Amino acid sequence: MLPYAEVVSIRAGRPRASSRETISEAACELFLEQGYEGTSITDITRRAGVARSSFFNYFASKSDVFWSGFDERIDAFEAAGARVDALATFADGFEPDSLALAFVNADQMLLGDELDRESALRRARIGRAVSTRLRADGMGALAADVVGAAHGAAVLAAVERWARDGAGRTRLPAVLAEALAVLRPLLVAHA
Amino acid sequence: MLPYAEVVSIRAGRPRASSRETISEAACELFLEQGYEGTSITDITRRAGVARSSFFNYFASKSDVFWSGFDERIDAFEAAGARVDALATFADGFEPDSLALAFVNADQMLLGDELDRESALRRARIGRAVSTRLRADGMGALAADVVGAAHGAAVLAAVERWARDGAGRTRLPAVLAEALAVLRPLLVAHA
DNA sequence: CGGCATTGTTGCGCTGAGTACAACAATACC
DNA sequence: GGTATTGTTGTACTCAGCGCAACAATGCCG
Repeated sequence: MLPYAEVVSIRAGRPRASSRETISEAACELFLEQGYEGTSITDITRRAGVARSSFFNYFASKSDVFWSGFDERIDAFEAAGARVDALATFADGFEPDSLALAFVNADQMLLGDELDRESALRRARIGRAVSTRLRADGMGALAADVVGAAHGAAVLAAVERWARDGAGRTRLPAVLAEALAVLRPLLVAHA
Repeated sequence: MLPYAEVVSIRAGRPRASSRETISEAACELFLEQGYEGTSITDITRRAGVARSSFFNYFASKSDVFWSGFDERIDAFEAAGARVDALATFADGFEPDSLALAFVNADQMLLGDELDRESALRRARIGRAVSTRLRADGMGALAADVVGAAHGAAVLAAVERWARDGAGRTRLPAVLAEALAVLRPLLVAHA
């Protein structure tokens, strides 16, 4: 559950025999070979050489293979107060990872609506966080919901665009800044 | 699959022995009594007096009990071209239904994140439709995604607000108009 | 009246995600 | 060497959703 727990093994019991990376890589390989839906969790753990139960020691769900890193960023953003002008820093230190891989290879992985669905959940999570913050800062509930959701959409649109562009060819912070700039008129009007 | 098929039984084989309403009502009763998660599809069909398989003749999934009516509206909106200025008519003829019931009794139904998740999916669907339309009308992809998502959020925020206000005490078209008005500055700036 | 196509209903078996939990293994610390 | 801690595994389970073949009830047409 704890990120990087295998690195910070100061306090210890039995050391981890397998890593999050091992399972993640096995999963991505299989997704590319057989598609996402066509790959069961049993398939993944077989290739990784661990028991099926172990998968859930590392990931809360199948889709978590893609999203766990992103979700940690949302956690951090929320913990920091979900300030709108902090959203630009959401992109800092973002590395091409399994999520970017998924966006790029969505067709080959037969991801279909899966990415859309999971993206929608994150959009909404960021949107809710921003909305809560905006309401606390005095904005009306309805406007806060709408403006919040728009910011969530900006983040996801930027990440998707950045990933599809090759995750390295363009700089994510720049793309995100562009997406957030679209919303400037909203913040000005509803300040 | 066809809505109101039991009414338009001009062309016929075996007539429907049970109705969508019967199952929907049984489901909502049980959701109120035992919570959403605590109610299995078998529970629902037992109370409705039909076989488990029959549930899926009427609803594509458990959550569909809440959302099937709303989804049909999105279908119609998409079929009509997803024009932004047609969104205001999304609310026309909206009646308090099982979805409104869910919003109002979310606590008692122990809906938890369920409504959030499913709402997010519809937000995204509307957002994608609007975005596609905006791109076709010449808007840049990134801006279209963001502006589209914002409109999706406006619709869902309005419906939720209207439902929670008592679904009848306020007029949905008015609430929706208010939500859409929040986004006016965006359309003006990116026309 | 009697077959026939059509449509709805039911039962059954199955896959696969996700949960719960107890048994067991490997480490650090004392 | 014992003990607490932490990771790993096996097993059993619930439940959503899919597929499908058998069966039932209707209208139609001869």
